[in-house]
Amino acid sequence: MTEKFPEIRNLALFHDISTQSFETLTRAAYVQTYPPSTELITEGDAPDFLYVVQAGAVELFANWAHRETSMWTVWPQSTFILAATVKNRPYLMSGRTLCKSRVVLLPSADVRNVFETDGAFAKAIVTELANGYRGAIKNSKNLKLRSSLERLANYLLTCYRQCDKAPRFLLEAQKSRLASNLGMTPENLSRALNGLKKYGVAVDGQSVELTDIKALTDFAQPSLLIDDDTPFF
Amino acid sequence: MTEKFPEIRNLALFHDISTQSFETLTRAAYVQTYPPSTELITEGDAPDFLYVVQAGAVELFANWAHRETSMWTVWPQSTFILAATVKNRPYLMSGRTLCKSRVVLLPSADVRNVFETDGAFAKAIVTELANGYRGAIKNSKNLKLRSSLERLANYLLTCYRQCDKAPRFLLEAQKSRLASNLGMTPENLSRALNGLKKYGVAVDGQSVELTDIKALTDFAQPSLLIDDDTPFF
DNA sequence: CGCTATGTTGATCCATATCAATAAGTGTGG
DNA sequence: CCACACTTATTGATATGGATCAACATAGCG
Repeated sequence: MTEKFPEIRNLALFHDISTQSFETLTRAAYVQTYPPSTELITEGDAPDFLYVVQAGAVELFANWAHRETSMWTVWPQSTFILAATVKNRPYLMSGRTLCKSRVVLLPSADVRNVFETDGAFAKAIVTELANGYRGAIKNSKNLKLRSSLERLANYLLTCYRQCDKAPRFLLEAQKSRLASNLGMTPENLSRALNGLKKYGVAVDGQSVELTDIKALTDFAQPSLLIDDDTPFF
Repeated sequence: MTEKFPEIRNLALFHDISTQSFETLTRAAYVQTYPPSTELITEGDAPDFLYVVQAGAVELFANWAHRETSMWTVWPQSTFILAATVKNRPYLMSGRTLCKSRVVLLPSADVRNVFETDGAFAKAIVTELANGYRGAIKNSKNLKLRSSLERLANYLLTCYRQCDKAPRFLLEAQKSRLASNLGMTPENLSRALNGLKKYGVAVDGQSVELTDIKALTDFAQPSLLIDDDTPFF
């Protein structure tokens, strides 16, 4: 039979599960397209759905005491808030669309059911969670061990590596959001970009050019044990 | 037959797995008692073992560029570095005994084998990883959204809740390590404890007394979405 | 007892936040 | 096509949280 949602069938999370499991998961699922700046989930809410971003982008952020910080951005063909879903615990982060986005919503009760019955699904979830967990640890290390200038330098080098080492690339997002992701203010980001000029960082609008990778690398001291394979964006 | 390691059999991670799986896991496992300040694992190393702390305590910490930060402490009847083990990726943290400690070492290859074949084990791993993941997210929020004074105040309130709301309790560990866990220097912790006097925090050595829970709570604004059920220690 | 660890206090410095003003886009409607 | 508003980024001035360096105190401990 033809399965619904063939696009997400190929995600690592769903690739190896049985047809029946996939059927169960997607039976009550639906696809929705949201305009920009739509809040999809709010921290503290019960996890009604597991989300899969198919197109667009979703920013995960958190609030406390009238402060807000951006945690990271989910790009297409990734899920988010898997941990809350399987544990059936409140979301720890809120999520809003950055641009018009198409999203699949899978009822979390179904996710937990299939998780209980389909070993392949449990295994895929382990992989996904372990990756996320390690990413979160790396993020804490980044925050605790580095200054904001060092975090920025390493972020730029991560982008550089992501672009197949092209010395020129575009910043993926608004600078204010980048600043929040890196744990600094927009003003500080602006000054920090200037401060990296001496290591061959030239910025013009969204465009970044790294003219002295060696100098920047010497300064940034990137580490496989901190710098994620994927940047925030 | 009598199983080896009956103590760890009751851990959530091993409780529901088959006898055969448990046998496989523990066949090549061994128990070791280490003196204080022994480095058990070093970040960057391949994950040869999954560790279970049976007695004592193990501090997980991380280094970068000659800096060091304490991430958290593992207390008895818990495992550590599960994510590295199942993903077969390098440890992201180092671990050292804080005091004389008894530790079980389970060869990670066996852990991954059983994970592949025993669905109950995969499910238990999911629970463990999801908890750890959410804890790490909370940690990042704590660091990014709060000042060091606020982190300390919330830490004290977490201890208070852990002690069944006894207004008097002992700090679990060396203050310098507490400071590192909270992302601050020992000097700053010392001053911060003084700064909390006005909210009824009285410290004498390791002993803490909270004389005005309401004032401290008003200041700290604890949140279920940040403050873990378990403190670092 | 000293000796060494650990914690405290004081003085100072620095990174980063905050507040305020300006500039540079970006889109809208006339 | 331009004027205008509105958002976002930059720059400057200043404030402050927290780090650093140094001296001293205290507490375990051999």
